[in-house]
Amino acid sequence: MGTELKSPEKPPDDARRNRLLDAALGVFLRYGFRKTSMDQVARAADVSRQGLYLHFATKEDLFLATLQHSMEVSLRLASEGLSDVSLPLEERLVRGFDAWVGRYVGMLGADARDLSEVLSASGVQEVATRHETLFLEAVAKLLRASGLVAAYKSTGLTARQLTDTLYATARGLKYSSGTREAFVQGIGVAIRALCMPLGASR
Amino acid sequence: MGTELKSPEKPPDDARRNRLLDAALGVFLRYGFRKTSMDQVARAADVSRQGLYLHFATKEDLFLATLQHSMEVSLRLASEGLSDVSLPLEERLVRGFDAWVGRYVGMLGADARDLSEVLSASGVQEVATRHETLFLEAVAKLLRASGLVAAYKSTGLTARQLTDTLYATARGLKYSSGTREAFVQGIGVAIRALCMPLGASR
DNA sequence: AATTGACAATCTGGGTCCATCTTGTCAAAT
DNA sequence: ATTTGACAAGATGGACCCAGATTGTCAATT
Repeated sequence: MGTELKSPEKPPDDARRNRLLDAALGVFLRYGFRKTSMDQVARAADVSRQGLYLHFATKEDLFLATLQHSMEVSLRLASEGLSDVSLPLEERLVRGFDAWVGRYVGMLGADARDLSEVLSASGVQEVATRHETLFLEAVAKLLRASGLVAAYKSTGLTARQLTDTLYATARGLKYSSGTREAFVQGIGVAIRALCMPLGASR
Repeated sequence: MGTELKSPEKPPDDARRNRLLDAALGVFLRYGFRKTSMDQVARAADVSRQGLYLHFATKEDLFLATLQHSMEVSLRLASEGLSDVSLPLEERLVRGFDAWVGRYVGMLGADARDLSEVLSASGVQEVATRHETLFLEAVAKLLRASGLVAAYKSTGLTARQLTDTLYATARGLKYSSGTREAFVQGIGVAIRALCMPLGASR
């Protein structure tokens, strides 16, 4: 019976927490886990170093929370893009893959190779693959619902196979694209090619 | 007017040289440039260490010759696959990409990251991109000749765009496929999807 | 032509020492 | 709730040395 309204999914004190996590993401992706210091993150988030410890007990805690938060944001953005019925199919797919993969293009530094090690040394790895599965299933679902899979019926290819192919393309573009714009460009071409059987309307 | 026949492109003493280069390729890809010793390569090629110096002045010479040879072999195999008119289009494309990309899946070790550094620090880098261009143009040419580009006419996509998309897919599969077989499987799916507009004829 | 044995010059990896940075915690102040 | 200042314990990185590996070359041998 308080006077405040609380969103059950998002406690209000998450505003600051999210700011910290967003700042941390950029630093971690650029410099990796070891070469990133709490002081560096604190300055990026414009808080004191001790302010970080007020929310995260250790550096590893901060890191894992950062990745988890990043994945949740990516999945949410991707889902929103994929399910935006006001957009044509191609655009929905582009936004989905841009949110899930393109977001990180150009953000990874050379020292960021230890991220996956720290990640796999914790239980968050499973969260990552679970979110990945959710994203891929959302894409496959959209491909089915849009009638695209039916259009590929003569090939016998499943929605999951088409999805995996598109995902492989996205991963390939991620490593060869210098900028996010180039990635969007590339995945857009791939998606247009894939969606051609539905007719190049407009 | 000797009694021997000489292929003008392949001097006969290349037999031994090629054996050395093939052996060297496997070692270099697995252990990288620095962590690979001439002794290691010599043992892999079943020759003495000094036997290597009889053909290659320095370790770097051997390395660059190895990469150049490897690219030439890949390009030759890929060209043979792409131009094999006895095969259906899909199979020709699969063989092309398998020769150009799949051949190396699973062969790269964790220490092989310094290969690109040494490569870019020499003039061979240009050879690599030139061969890559030749491969991609061969693919694009096949896509045009097969009528596939025409089938995509309504999308406005060019042969080069379709080719680049397929190449991005291949690169994505390269990093996620543990084995060459898995790669061939994946690129086969992608190619079947791409070739669908020509009809899933047998 | 290729091999073995041997060689000096050089490179590499391990080890130690030590100064510096970083982490995680605390009390006092706003 | 957050900040500043401060702190000990521990991690990190650079300088240095040294043993062993590696490179590139040679002469003698098949």
